[in-house]
Order: sequence, then structure tokens, then C-alpha cells
Amino acid sequence: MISRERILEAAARVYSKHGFRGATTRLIAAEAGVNEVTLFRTFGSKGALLEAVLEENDRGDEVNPLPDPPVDPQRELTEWVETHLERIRTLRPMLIHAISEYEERPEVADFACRGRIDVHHHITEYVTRLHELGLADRDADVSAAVTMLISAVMSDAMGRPMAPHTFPPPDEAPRRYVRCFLRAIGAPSSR
Amino acid sequence: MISRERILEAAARVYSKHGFRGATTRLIAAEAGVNEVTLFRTFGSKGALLEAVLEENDRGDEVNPLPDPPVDPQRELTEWVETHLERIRTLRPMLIHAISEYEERPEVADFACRGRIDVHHHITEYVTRLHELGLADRDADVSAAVTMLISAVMSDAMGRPMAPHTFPPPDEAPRRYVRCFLRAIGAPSSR
DNA sequence: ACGGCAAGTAAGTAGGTACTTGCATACACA
DNA sequence: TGTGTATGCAAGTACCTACTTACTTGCCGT
Repeated sequence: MISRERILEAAARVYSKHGFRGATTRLIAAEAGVNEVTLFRTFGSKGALLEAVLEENDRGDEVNPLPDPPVDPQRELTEWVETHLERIRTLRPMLIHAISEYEERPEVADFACRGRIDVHHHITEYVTRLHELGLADRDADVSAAVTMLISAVMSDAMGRPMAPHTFPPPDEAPRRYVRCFLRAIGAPSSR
Repeated sequence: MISRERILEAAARVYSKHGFRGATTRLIAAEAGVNEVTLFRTFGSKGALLEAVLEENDRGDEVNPLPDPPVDPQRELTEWVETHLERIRTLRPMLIHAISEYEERPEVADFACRGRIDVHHHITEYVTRLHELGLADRDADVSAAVTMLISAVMSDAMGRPMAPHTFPPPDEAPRRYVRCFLRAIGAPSSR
């Protein structure tokens, strides 16, 4: 039953590179070092295999959550942005194909959306608490600001490989996004 | 020679829905109401046809540029964001496929990148002038803020269909993104 | 009335696709 | 020693793919 894992890993790699149509069962089997027939015996069909792959990668490992009482927003948010940038950067190829196949294979919708939605909820709660604690301007548009921060993370993770110089250097980006964000909501920037 | 145009339009539609692999010559010919052979006689190959399609849609119609001496940043930027949101929203399906096929068909790189790069230059110039005119904070991180504003536009245009409630209502979004942006760079908000 | 040219039609080529079937092999446990 | 269970192998099915060839049709200008 070790084949199952090898096939799943290989399928993830091949799907990430070539998308659903391009991820032929031959390619996946070869990449896994396994006979093509084994693939069908184990998963039944190519579609079922790809569903299994996405499910496998969909576990929202909610490591590194934002702390419940915000203490040092600049530091906490920066760390959080760093973590999620890295995470999305890893998922990027799979995400891109899932999105581009959204219309043809709506069953991948969950995988393509859940990340963004969860993240939005999580960070909105954090900032709402900031707001309640008086650590942000009364009339700040926190909702739009949150959207913009998440957009920056998504856009950076997805678009940097294609247009690198439209983003700040990778090591500075998280801190600078967060600083802009905190200024936008009128929070006192720690530095 | 009217077939050429019909094929180009049909190919754009089919490619937008199904991507390169899914856009079969049969489908395109049928959608164009044209014989498949005509397609090959006119464009030579499927690859050449798709290149023609992207080239056709790549014309950076630089309508509605930002004014050279900024007058009313909130209004001017909002209008600009509205325009480009609409534009990217239209290109969205084609863009998504072009991006997802970036590795397999690097010849579409231009189409996938140029928009973002041009826009970044254009808006950076505008904001730089704002900055020079003393209409923004001295120590504001204009570069990161610009990246975030563009990211918001891209993210909204590309992601809203998938996770609508993580964005402000469509009619308010441009104004609110711009307000956040102006606060981030410390510009006096007109309203 | 005729020549040229865009387009349609029918058929075929060579290859790839997901998926199946039947049989051989090897190891695991009882 | 025997029996299941996972896997490999070879071949085959039915269908789709891009692309070609050879021939026909219909229209347009001279």
C-alpha cells in the first residue's frame, strides 16, 4: 500500500506543472515509478485521483495563529504575513491550476477558495480586536484595509515570479506591507 | 477574409473557457461557424492561432491615464481604479489561463506580465509626483503602498467571483481601496 | 463567360487519451 | 505449504487530437 502515497505525491507534482488535462495518467505513473494500471486499481479514475490530491493538500494547517489579545501588531502581523506568504507560495502552482479549471471542474472550488476565506475571517477578528482596544482610528476602513493586506499577500505569492520588480524585495515585503496596513487603519506603528 | 475575424473571436472565447489544451480546433471552428480546415489554412496551426489571439488582446489601450499634475488624488485614483478593475475583469479568464500555462507555453509570458508592469510604472509616476508636491508624508512607503493598491485591484478582479464576501461591495470597492491607499501614504483624504 | 480565390466536404494519418482485461510474479502470513 | 493480496506486464478498446490531402462549390471582378 506504499504505492498510494507515491502516486499521490507524483500526481501533486505533475498536476502542479501541467494542470488537469496535462497531467496524463502515464506521466503520473512514470513519475511515481509505478505501473499505470496500479494507478487505476488504487484510485479508480484520473478524476478521483486528482480529487484525492487536492483533499490531501487542503488541510488548513492553522499553525501560527494570531494571538487573541494583540500585543505587538507590527511584529505579530509581520510574522503572520511571512508564514502565509510562504504557505501560499508553496501552494501556488496547484492553486493557479485549480482556479483556471474552476469552470470546467467546479469540484475543486473548495480548494481554490477556502484558504482565502479562512484567512480573511482570522485576520478580521484580530483587527477587530485591535479596533476595540482603541489601537486603530475610529473611522478607519478596517474591512477594506484587511482586504488590501490579504490581496498583497496573495498577489505577492502568485505574481512575484512573473513580475519581480513590481514588488518590494522578498525579505522586506512582509514588514512593509504590514506598516502600510497599520498606517491605513491609523494604528501607531511600532517602528 | 471575414473568417479570420470570426475565428479569432471564437478562439478567444473558447480559450477563455477551456485553456490551451481544452481549446480544441474542432470546438473553435464550430464556435466560429467555420470549417476546421479553414482554421488551419488561415493560421497554420493551433499554436499560431492562439498567439494571434493573445496578441490581439494585448494592446495596452492606455485610455484614461492619470493626469500629469495631480489635482484631486482621491477622485482621479478612484476613477483610474474603476477603469482598470473593469479592464482586468474582462481579461480575467484569458489572464488566468495564460498564467497557469506560463511554464508550458512561455511565449505567453508577455501577455501575462505586461499589464501589471505597465500599470505599476504609470501609477508610480503619479504617486511620485504627489510625493514631490508635498501631498504625501515624507517617510511614507509609497512603493509598498502602490504595490498594495495594484494588488487590491488584481485580487478583486481575479478573486471576487470565487470569494465575493472577502471584498467590499463592488460599487464601493474602488473608492475604499483608494482611501486606504491615501491614508497609507499619509495624503490628506478629500472625504 | 471565364479565371481566380476563399471556403466547404470527406476522408485519412499518426499519435495520444483514459481505462480494461488476462495473466504472471512475488511477498506475507497462517 | 498453501493462499490471499499487491503489483507488474502486454495487449487491446474506443475515442479524441492536430493536421493533411484531394476534390468541389460558390462568388467576384473583368
